[in-house]
Amino acid sequence: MNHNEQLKLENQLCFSVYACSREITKMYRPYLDQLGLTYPQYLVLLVLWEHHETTVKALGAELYLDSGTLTPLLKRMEEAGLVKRERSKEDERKVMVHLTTKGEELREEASIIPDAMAANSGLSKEEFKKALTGFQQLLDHIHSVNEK
Amino acid sequence: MNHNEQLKLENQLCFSVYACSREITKMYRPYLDQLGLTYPQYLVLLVLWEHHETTVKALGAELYLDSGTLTPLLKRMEEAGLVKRERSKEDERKVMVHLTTKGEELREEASIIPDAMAANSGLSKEEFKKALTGFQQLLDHIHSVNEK
DNA sequence: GATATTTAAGTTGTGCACAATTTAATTTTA
DNA sequence: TAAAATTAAATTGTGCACAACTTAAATATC
Repeated sequence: MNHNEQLKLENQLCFSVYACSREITKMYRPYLDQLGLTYPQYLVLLVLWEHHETTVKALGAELYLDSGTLTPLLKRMEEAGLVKRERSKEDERKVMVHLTTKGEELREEASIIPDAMAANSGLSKEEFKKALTGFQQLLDHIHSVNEK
Repeated sequence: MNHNEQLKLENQLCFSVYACSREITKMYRPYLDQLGLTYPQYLVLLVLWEHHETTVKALGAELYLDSGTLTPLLKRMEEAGLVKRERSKEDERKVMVHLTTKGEELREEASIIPDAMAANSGLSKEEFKKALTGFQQLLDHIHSVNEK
């Protein structure tokens, strides 16, 4: 591929991933609107439904987000009564984040989302799994390149 | 997969795409910083390097963005001397966007980016092409689902 | 040919992302 | 153990994204 072809939008992997990510988020929106959640807030809940309690730091490591993004986001979620934030007694640099009853209960309502989204994606179970694995590998690789 | 497994972060295709998109953008950043561009601004230039002149509407159709995003973005690019915006004489609802000499000249400097990024991605030529095709199909599909 | 509808861009307001900096607590090391 | 370095969150400022709305021009319909 020559330089001219390489600079065409249609040949950019970066763009197809970027556009795909935003279209996927749009696909979630009607479902998340019903729960009063944004997409990043939903991701935070996915982590908390699994671990129940975590720190801002650990949450950031899972979601590839920093405190600059998470602090205001978690404040909004606390405002909405979904999570509780409190300074750790053992290490006062850390802030513990855990679910409230309301946040815990949303799990039940959210449980239908994955099936609905998988169906909307138009991918078979095998394609879905293959795409997931491919992405996680690419993510790992690029993340390690970026760390350097 | 049961509901419990389905709600784990590690099984979300949406998350791996979302995180991948942001990590890819980070990979571009040092290169784009040198050109004084943000990632979406780079995408606008990719379109303009190909078409030279377009409208806000057409640009939005290519990039899946609306005027709410593009108008301020294009104003910043105009401020930076990269593009020129002017109302169409034939149809005064439309705003034509075209490159300035400076915007045109950036193409040369940007021409090294695709090779550098492809190398950083760690994908072979075949893997890259396969991933690109897979994504474009997924993007098309989800976009058409979202339209309804 | 006047009125209604549609279209294109811009505006307003909210919520991420993220770089850069600040503050405060903990750990290291001299 | 006092000083230096590191760590965790929070803060500040900029730039997207996008929903909802406004404005103005063009097209359709009556």
